[in-house]
Amino acid sequence: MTTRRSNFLTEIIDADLAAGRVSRVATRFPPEPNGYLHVGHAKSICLNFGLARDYAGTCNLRMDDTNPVKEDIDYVHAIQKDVAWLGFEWAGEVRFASDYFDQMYDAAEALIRQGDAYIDHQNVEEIRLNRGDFTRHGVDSPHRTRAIAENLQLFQAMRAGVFVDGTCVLRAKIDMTHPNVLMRDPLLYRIRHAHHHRTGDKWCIYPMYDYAHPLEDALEGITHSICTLEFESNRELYDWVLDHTRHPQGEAWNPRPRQYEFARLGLGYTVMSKRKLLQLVEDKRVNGWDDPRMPTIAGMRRRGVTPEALRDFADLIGVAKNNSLVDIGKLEFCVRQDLEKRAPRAMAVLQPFSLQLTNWPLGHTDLLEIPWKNGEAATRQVPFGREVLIEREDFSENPPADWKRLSVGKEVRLFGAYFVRCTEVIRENGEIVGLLGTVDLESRGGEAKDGRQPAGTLHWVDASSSIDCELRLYDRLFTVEQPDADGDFLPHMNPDALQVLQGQMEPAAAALPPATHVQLMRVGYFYSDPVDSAPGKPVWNRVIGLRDTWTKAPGRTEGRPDRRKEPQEAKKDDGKKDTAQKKNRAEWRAEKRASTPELAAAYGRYAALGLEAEIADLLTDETDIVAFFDAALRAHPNPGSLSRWFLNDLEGLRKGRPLADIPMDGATFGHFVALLDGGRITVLAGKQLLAHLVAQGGDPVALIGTLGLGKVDDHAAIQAAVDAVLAALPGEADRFRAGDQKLLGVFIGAVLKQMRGSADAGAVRQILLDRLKA
RNA sequence: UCGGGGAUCGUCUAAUGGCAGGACCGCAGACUCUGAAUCUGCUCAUCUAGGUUCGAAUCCUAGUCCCCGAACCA
Repeated sequence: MTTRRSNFLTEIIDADLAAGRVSRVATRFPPEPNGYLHVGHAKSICLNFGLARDYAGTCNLRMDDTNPVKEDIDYVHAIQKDVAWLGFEWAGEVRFASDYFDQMYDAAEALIRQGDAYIDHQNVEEIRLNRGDFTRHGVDSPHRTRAIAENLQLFQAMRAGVFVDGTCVLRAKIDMTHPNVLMRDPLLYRIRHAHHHRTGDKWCIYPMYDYAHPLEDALEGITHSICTLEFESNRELYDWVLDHTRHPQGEAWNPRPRQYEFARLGLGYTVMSKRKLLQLVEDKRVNGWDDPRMPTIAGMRRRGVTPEALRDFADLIGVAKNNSLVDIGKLEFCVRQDLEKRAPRAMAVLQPFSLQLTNWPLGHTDLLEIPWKNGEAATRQVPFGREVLIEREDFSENPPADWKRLSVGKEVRLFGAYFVRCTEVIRENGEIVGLLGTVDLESRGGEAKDGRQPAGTLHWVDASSSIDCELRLYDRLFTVEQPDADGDFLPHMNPDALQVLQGQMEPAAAALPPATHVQLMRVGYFYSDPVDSAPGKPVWNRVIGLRDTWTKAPGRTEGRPDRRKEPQEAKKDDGKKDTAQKKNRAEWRAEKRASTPELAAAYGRYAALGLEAEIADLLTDETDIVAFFDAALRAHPNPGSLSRWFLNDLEGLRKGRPLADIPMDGATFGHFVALLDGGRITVLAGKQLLAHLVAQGGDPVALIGTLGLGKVDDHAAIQAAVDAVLAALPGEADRFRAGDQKLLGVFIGAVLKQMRGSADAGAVRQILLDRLKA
């Protein structure tokens, strides 16, 4: 893969590296060992390990085993196997969250000593009730003010096992009225008298994810802790934990890990939650975690999907923050693309159908040498005799006009063998049970002496030597694209997701060992089942069918729904205002003004200055905006341009930061706008200058000189720049003259860039148009 | 209802104020000892409405829609 993958995470890493926030990249893949990994995890694995590889960093494999009642050692082994199979190598040994239980405990005691955590004896219901919800604040626990010494003693008692499960918990002391519910005194530790797959019975208290995870990352020196979108709200708590704990040696965490979230993989026609996959396994609706119908890595591996295909798929779908539902056809594309390159070709018929060649010498068998793959040297022997078996659906009694296969009187080529012609159908009770035909004995190897070309080529096997084989055909596990969209997903299971056929295979292919890929010609890519195949009794899994542009199969699950949106219906505004509607922002501000005389006065003042109501409204959002704007007005009494630059540019640049935090005061802003109104600098230069003022402050007039932003009115200088740009872009100039108007922007941009924003865009545009006319 | 995210071809994803690009799918054709592969071409998108700007997917304002969050799960 030579393409450099880039996404919002690589941008963050690039910036971190450039700014020196980190000096190396350390990621981790942290599964909970409570189930098998699926293709969604594969995306995460490729991301985390891929980032580590691309930046010459490291990626740890860490089992997030903080809940002993759900986790199991068997899963640990399966996970390791899957990650390794995907082709990734983790740094050092496999890590376990449980390796850090001692440090986590110590950090918790430190939290208590700092007064940042307490033991709560409320029960589950009380805690839930007192946490409040989205509409109500929480209320403090009665135990929130317990003395530090008592908290410490209770926590030690918790650890010592004096309490039964559920007696009490350790909670962080944050804020029960916090708008983020996760920050309302989150639980840090709970009591669980349970056997842990690794620490055995050493512990009877276990840390919660939100407390454990940041510490695991920090202890391992992770720089970029990448997780899925549903953890966005948890990030605030992640940061709180790292802000309130220190390295065992006593320093603040360095590097300080940061959490970033990306969209998990949603894939059509399957389910991806571990809970649902576990249910399929436990209810025996599939044959285990590695059932080839499952979206698990183990299932896909057994089906015959390769690690390369899975990695290609991860690259193909990219990484972003959009909730997305990926078309399963993309996975199928990657699988086909990979297998097309690697799979040797062989022949088998799914539904054998007899063709007797009446002019073939009785008892004679011809051994043909056919290459395993076109253009490659290796061959295998393929017997050919008087009776061959072809695919039932390759014969039609009443073929359509463009039929390229067999029908009565028509000639086809049997791949790598002979031309045959069907002369007659054999019927039993009116049903066609076989065919009679003739062979062109001169066409051995598939070429006729006279050079004639039949319309089609079929796959086939020799009836007397072919081997019985079991062919397992897989289809999508569910019949609808989003089985878990609403309600129960089980009714949507595809009963035909597994179809078992008894077919006939050419001997050389049937002798291939288990875990071998082949393309069964004209049928699909197959993989000899690594578990159920036995010598002399081959079992083949169809990994994926060949792309089929011939058979349109209406009603099959292949159909892809068009998810095109209905054109949005224009909302009818019948003038009747819904009184239950929530307040919009303007109404909210109006209310605030009504209760703040200072804002109301400013609003009146601004309106009197001739500002539009909407502008005056926005400027009176907060009192510090008013103060800032008033100062600017005193420095430069032009409300119109002042308000435009404030609202359209400064508001974007400060990105929600309080005005007090930016190193530019209102008067300076006024002086800045005066520069623009006075024609000292251009709009483009103004934007650069403002960005500088917001970031670093300074004196606008002096900065014009330092940054070289002074406006150039010299017509000749602009003309020279225009000519230089046009000379550098001759092709574009021609295209523009040919009518491609969009390119004018490219020219203007290039000239402006060359003149570092010092030329007026309007003037540049005019000169450009003049020049291009010539 | 509160907080946090998100909205670009049918799907996934780029464009960081300057030519809306790529891939999948689909369609058409060429080629073919696989109706495969390969090759060529084509169809198809910036949530809406205002504003700023020479120029807006990108900046501002207002709205709409979608997702996540109220386990002693992760």
